[in-house]
Amino acid sequence: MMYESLFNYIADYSRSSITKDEEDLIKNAFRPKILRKNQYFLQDGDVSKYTGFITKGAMRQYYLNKKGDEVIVNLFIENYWATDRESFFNLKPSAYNIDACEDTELLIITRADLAELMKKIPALVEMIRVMDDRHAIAAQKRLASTINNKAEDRYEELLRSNPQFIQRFPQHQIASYLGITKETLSRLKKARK
Amino acid sequence: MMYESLFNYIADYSRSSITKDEEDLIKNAFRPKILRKNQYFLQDGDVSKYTGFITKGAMRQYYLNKKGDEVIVNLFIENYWATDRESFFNLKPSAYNIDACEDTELLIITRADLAELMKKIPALVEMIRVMDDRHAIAAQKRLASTINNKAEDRYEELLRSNPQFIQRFPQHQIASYLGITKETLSRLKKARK
DNA sequence: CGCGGGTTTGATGATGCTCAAGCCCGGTGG
DNA sequence: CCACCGGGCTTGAGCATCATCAAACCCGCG
Repeated sequence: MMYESLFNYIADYSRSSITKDEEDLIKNAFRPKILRKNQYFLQDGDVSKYTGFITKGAMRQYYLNKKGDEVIVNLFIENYWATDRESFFNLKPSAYNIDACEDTELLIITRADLAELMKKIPALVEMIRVMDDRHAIAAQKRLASTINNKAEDRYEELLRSNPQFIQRFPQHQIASYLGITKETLSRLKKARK
Repeated sequence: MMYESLFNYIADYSRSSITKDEEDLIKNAFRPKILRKNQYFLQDGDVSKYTGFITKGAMRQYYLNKKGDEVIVNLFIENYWATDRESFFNLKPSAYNIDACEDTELLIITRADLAELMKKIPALVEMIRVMDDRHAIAAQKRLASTINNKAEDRYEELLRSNPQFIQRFPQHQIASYLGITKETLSRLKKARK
């Protein structure tokens, strides 16, 4: 069932296994949430009360720029955490929207409940440390890549690092995520090979 | 003396004060390191054994791209931590160089010693959590800004967020940090006002 | 005085954006 | 079953932004 993938994720990231008791604690603290395609998980202006672990589906995080078009900052699929970190930790209104690109299943928890749980389950603390670490490294790389590589290189990179994304998200969303227009991505794919 | 600024930093980030005993533990664990201008703190290929808290001076983190020119990924001044995170946490060779842009004073500590210290000083754990949090948020914003704004906007943004940088680093390094060429930055400054 | 790093200026070209139009295709209702 | 609609993708022409390369300039310092 859906908690299994969360248990596996924790074990993987914390490099330690969790006990049956801990599993029960987790089941009590995280609750399932189902979102239909196109349904919001977080809306611009609301506080990101929950962080959600995706067990099935796909989501995107975006904001509207001054011209009013969507700028996608993150794409999420199974085994990703969906939240606006700034809003979630500081409990302040978010500038982002997060919605479901497919029918999606999540396990959600509030900041307070997560803090409680971390006191009881050391593996969770370690998991978050490792996540933060990898996240920081990935962010550094994505930034460097955005600055130094041209559109085509970044697309190739995404093909290598996240081929699933290309399958599951429409091309204009991939383009936005890469920081280019849909027209450029279209031409670029044509030019390859 | 130099430890004061580290104590203040910890108190600030952990939103709690530290005891005299904890201060002593910190003094024993972190040791001072002096770097002359242009001296390396970390060289490409070496493991980033230490993380360093800067009490005085300025540093930069960069790598060499295929064409062989320096690409600056981070600039550091007082109250910043200098390290290659990926190398420091995983103890693997770094792809980056970090060197001093001025005569610089640091307080350095190894990963193992830091881990020990964190077991004894809860405020350190909290400090790191808050640092990671702010870091992730800042990285998100810097990425969004790089993707969506043009060179001039990004320069203005830096002027607002880190005016000290503009004073202390030569213009061609600022340009590299912003992801533009020195020529573009030069022209852009001329065009403003 | 002259060297050298940093900065500026100019000319040219590549990359990717904008706007507008057309196309493809799956779904819906007549 | 077909016609139409709409979303997503493609194509084209023109343009803005920025990189590149080369040369000159500026200024502090030996």
